Amino acid sequence: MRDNRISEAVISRLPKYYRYLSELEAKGTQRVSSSKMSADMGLNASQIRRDLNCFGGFGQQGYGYQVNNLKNEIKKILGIGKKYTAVVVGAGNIGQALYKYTNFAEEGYNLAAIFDADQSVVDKEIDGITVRPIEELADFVINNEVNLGVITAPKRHAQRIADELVLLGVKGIWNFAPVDVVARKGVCVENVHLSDSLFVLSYRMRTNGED
Amino acid sequence: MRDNRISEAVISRLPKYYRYLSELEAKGTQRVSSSKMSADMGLNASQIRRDLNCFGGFGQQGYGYQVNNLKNEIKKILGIGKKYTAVVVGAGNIGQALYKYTNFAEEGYNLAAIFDADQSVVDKEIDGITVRPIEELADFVINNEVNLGVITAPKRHAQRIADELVLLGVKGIWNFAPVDVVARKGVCVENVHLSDSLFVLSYRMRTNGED
DNA sequence: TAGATTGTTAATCGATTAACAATC
DNA sequence: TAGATTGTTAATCGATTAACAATC
Repeated sequence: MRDNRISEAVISRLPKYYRYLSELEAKGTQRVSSSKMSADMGLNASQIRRDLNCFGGFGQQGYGYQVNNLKNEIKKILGIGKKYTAVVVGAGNIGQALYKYTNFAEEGYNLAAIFDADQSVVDKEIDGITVRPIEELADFVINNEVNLGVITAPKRHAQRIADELVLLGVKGIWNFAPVDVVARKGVCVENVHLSDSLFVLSYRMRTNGED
Repeated sequence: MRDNRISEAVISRLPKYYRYLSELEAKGTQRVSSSKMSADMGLNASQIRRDLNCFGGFGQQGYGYQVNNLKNEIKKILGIGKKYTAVVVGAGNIGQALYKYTNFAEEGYNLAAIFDADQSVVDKEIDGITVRPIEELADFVINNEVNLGVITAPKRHAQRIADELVLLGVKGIWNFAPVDVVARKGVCVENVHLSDSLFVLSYRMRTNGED
């Protein structure tokens, strides 16, 4: 049943399914129907069945979906649990926060080191690990088979850092600088723009009700 | 020209226009056409003109758009520059990072205080300001006319905190806990799921090229 | 005026939803 | 078997893109 092209819209809903099913699993729920999911998640039941069928027929007519099984299928689809080795470039507020955040490690995303160009933060201890000088980035990426780069540096350096990381062989860039970083075909980029989401919130607060 | 209902898709592109126009303005560029914007931003020129026309006729035939003027219009539309007073609830990694991040303050979003329920972090200094005990939240929100709540607490507390903030009168919730917080009509919610974006990245890295 | 580029309508495309036959 | 619910096709809806008349 695997379609050859999955739309962005479908992909962006997968993490939400994964979160929901993890909750159900934690509660010990065995089975779930698309109509139950629909009611709980506020998505159309047809859409849920259609989304899931992009990747395979995980359900059973007259029964629904096995919670644990479906969760694990989506986990596999998303590539969660595969081992990723990442570096964080930029030891500012967000960089440090992500680096210290342990939930990612639990899902298999190992943030192995954090780098900065600013000598005044280099060698500063964060949770027992030291901020490394940017000069060591290349060696570290190569020696540790790093495949994922997290960019938390200032905007003006973001693209240059991305280019270097790509050159060093990383296959994914998770960028937090407020600029759309680009990379050559074959390297995946996710731009996370926190302020964009704040602006959308502020738009809604301003226009609430009317408009 | 103001349409009565602006789609989510259009709204989500506004911050990107704002970022782009700010760059142009910083470079001293006076005017820009939709085709130039299209080339630079990777969006269709028709779409850009249509998006902008949801809010008014900002351009001029044969000329294009005045960069500075258009930027300011979008700024107004997004409600940037209005004064918002926010509290951060949850002084973990992400909470501290957002609280310390000064860019928001520059745009008019004043993160006035940070709270936590955990006694071991309360009274800890962060950039000269102290983490306040959660017990003081209600008084602070009321006395300082806080209209925006930032939730960076653990998942299991997120909805309860949101409910309390709403009860105290905030008009917007910016939630970073990995759960979709809901609020009554009239209160706006933006759920930022960092791990969702990491999962989408990891999906792309896994399926790159094929699928 | 001629050239350029918007604002806007019409055409296309894709995503969502409804409906239902298949089947557990 | 009867009831429930999926998988999937068909219908609808909305968003994107193309085209072009309006106009600076």
